[in-house]
Amino acid sequence: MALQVIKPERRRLADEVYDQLLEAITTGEIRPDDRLVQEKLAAEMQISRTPIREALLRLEQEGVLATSPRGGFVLYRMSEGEVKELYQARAAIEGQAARILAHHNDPQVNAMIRQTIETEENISSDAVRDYFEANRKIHRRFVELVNNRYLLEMFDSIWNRAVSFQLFAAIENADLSKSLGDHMALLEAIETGDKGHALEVFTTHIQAGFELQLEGLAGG
Amino acid sequence: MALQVIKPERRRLADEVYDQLLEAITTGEIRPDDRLVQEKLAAEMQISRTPIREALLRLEQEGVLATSPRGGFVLYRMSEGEVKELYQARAAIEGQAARILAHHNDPQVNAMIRQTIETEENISSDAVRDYFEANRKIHRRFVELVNNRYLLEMFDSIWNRAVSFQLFAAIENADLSKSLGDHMALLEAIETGDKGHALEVFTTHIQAGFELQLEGLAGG
DNA sequence: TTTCTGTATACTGTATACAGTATGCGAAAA
DNA sequence: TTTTCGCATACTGTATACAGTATACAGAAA
Repeated sequence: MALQVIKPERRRLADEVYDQLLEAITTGEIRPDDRLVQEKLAAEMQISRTPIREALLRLEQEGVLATSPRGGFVLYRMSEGEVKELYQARAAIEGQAARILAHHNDPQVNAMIRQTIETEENISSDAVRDYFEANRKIHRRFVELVNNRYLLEMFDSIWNRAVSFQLFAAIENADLSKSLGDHMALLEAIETGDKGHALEVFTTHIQAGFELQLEGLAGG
Repeated sequence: MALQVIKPERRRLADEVYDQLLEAITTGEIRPDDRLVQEKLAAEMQISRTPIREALLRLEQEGVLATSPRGGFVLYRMSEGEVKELYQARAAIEGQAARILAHHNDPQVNAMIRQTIETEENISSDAVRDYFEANRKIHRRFVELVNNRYLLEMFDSIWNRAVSFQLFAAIENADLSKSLGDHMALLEAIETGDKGHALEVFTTHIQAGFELQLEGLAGG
């Protein structure tokens, strides 16, 4: 007799709410001027306010939402200075990931990354959101393969702050199709095995993204 | 008529609970085998379970606490692999901070760091906890002065995970007094203005801490 | 009109009540 | 004795109730 183990996986309602909200923010269903009110959400989802509140507070703490002075939560809007800081934080995480990957320089790992880049760069869509997601998947792949839960956690934390306005994606005025396509160079930097070089290349790539972003903000 | 502005500062009970718990963990008042039960804490603090629960969940999400199978929360215990990952994450944050500081190479900022190092290295205590705190203050100072809220947030997050077992502090068997004292070299690396060099020095310093830690674990 | 002030409303934070589940212990069976 | 089973208990997750506070609006005063 060999029965399946039933994983406890304490999935609370709050987790479900959290996921749904983040999804709705990602897809743009929740817009920047929408006010999220506990009672309303509770009524809509047919559950009590408690788990709703829990999820909202968590998203607030993670910097995705902010409390509105008129009550309720709204999408957090970053200042330009904060955007710059977020890019710096990204560079910290992804730069260190690159260093470690270059140090390992494991052909199997590198092959997996190459695979992901090839798949994701071939998207046929002109929606900013799809570019954002493809870009996220590629960058996340690098960090995933470092096998460091904290780096990955921080990576996700950073990118989640950006979902609501598709930061990190090329922006309207910039050339979208060109914004993907640079990633193979990142992999090649890792394959040199030179830690310092890999870090520099990643940092430069992210810095370039920031400057594109600024152009977009200025132009838009 | 010029009255003081009363800052709303929505301080909730949960925030108070959170701070108190973290403080109690830092001071060692909450021990590794203590079980934190919502009802008990609520009774002790004379408030309802709701804010208690909120604070506990937050600490769980931040990796400081974990749910016990017997109910309640306990201090999270890291595996040796996780310790290594945490050091890598530290290197990511502090390495990037060093890069930025070296890039700025602002004499005023450097002077402030020097000040902090001089003050904190002169502690006269042989408690591991005090070394942990002095060490934390020094390292935090570097990151603070980068003026990047996300880097600082991540720094705190990482170190909070370590408070319960004074990770990052030199450990019992290692030479405590020697564990502080290396920090001026970090500052000097920044003062060279060489970004890559500063990062390397920081990374090496943190790596050395990790190896000390391992010796301590093995010997203890 | 514009400005002020009182009141209704909206929404939150906190307390409490309720129900389900897992754990541990004691009694019954082997 | 050792093992198995049922029950009490402990603790959680969720729902609901309550009270306070801030916002908005309407009516009064200027």
